[in-house]
Amino acid sequence: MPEHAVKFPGNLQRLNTMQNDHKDNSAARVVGDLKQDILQGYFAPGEKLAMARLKTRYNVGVSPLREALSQLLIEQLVVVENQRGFRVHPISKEEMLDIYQTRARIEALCVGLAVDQGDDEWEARILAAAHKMQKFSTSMESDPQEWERRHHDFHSAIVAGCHSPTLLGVRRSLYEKASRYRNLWLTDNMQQTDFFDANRKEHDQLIDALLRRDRETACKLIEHHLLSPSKALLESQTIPEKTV
Amino acid sequence: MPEHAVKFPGNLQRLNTMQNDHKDNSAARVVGDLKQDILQGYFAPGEKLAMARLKTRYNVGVSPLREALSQLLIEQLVVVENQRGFRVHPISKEEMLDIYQTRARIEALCVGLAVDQGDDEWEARILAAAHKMQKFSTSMESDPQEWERRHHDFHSAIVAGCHSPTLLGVRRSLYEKASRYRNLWLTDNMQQTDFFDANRKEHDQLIDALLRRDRETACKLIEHHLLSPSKALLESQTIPEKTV
DNA sequence: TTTCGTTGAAATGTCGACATTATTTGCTTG
DNA sequence: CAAGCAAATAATGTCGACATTTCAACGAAA
Repeated sequence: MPEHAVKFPGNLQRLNTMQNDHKDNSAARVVGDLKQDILQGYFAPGEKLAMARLKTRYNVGVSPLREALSQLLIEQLVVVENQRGFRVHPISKEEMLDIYQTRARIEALCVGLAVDQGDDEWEARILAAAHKMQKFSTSMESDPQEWERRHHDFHSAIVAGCHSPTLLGVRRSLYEKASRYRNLWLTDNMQQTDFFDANRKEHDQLIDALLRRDRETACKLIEHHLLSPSKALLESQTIPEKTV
Repeated sequence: MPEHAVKFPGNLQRLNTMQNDHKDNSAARVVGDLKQDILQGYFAPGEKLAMARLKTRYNVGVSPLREALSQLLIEQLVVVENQRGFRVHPISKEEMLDIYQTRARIEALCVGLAVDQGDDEWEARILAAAHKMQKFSTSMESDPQEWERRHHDFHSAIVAGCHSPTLLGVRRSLYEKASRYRNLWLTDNMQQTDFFDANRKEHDQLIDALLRRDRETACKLIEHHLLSPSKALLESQTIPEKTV
């Protein structure tokens, strides 16, 4: 009943969820849904995840729930206290900065490798993804979910060129952790036309560097590109300095 | 009853396990023990993890077991098949190379940051750890477990200088994944005096570069240092080329 | 009167037993 | 010998017993 409005975009997890609906066990489905709810802020950072509430929300028993929570525990999206149940992993500017900086460095690593290893197919996919993102830049405010999806696809197309599943797995994990903060920022202030203009310019520069195989410049650009939201987030009043 | 001999060293997980024995829930204890058993090869790659067997081995019911397995699922140490239970994550030279290369790059990233940010305390801890490792180099064959521990402490002391919990978490995860292969290699051929001589020389060079704050050299050295085991592992007969 | 500590009851999490469902094995029959 | 059906085997999910925590009410001391 207390169905909070799901405010903002997320990632492509929803797609997985859809697939999981019929196959797999119910724990896997809950993992996807619960992850969504945490990343998008339905459950606030630090909030208690009472079993009774989760049970009604996802229509499952405690066993699948505990399995799902156990997985999110490793991904550091929830924390568990001795016998006091689960809570959403708390947030802090300290952790936010660490995640964003690490993510920027990892992404730069991916981009560097991709520049060295990427082939024609790689270039083609980047341009295709960039085009789809470009086409949607006007409808950004009407459907932020779809825009975020295309934006994500664009960056994924770039790093895919590194051909390292392990490294890409690390990257995905960091992206998810960061998306909690990003969604928080989007709820804070949505109308950021100037920001998105700068964003688009950076994309153009990045594509240029990639196609020129200018590794140095590409890495610098992507690192700056991923770091800029963290600067805005530092001003946020809703994020505590350190973990409470 | 079928108590296989625990063959080889591992990491510091055992310490955690000890602490967890009295506090925490039983799932947390099983996670530590089961991880040990997988990393050290008690359970072979690809082997089926039958609930009945695990139940008797760890003296717990199925609920904590499923929780533990769920966590190792995210860490990619086990895999789950639709309704057919869990297996140990299979190994392959392909994955081995990917893990080792990624790990080397991440470690180089940590070292680079540590060189920039490390202070006197950092230098002191490195020298202390190096000394303890040095002192044990003769007893290496008698107690490989303890030697591995000191070796690990040494490298940990170096990367600790980067002061990034997130990045260090990524590093630890990759270290654990790699240790499965490393243990496999150690069982294959234990007497590798020449290898360890080269190893020690690399350590000395590394320390020298670190104290000189020669970032470039330190990163190159550590990357090469972590990559060399993978070259030996490529020759192994026991690891399949690709996942079966 | 207010504040702090204690105690008891209610709530919540943990874990194992049982039931359900899916898969595999083995036997029978064409 | 192959195909299909039946029994077993094994994993998944629900439920309930037990243990721990939380909260509130009560009482004593300042």
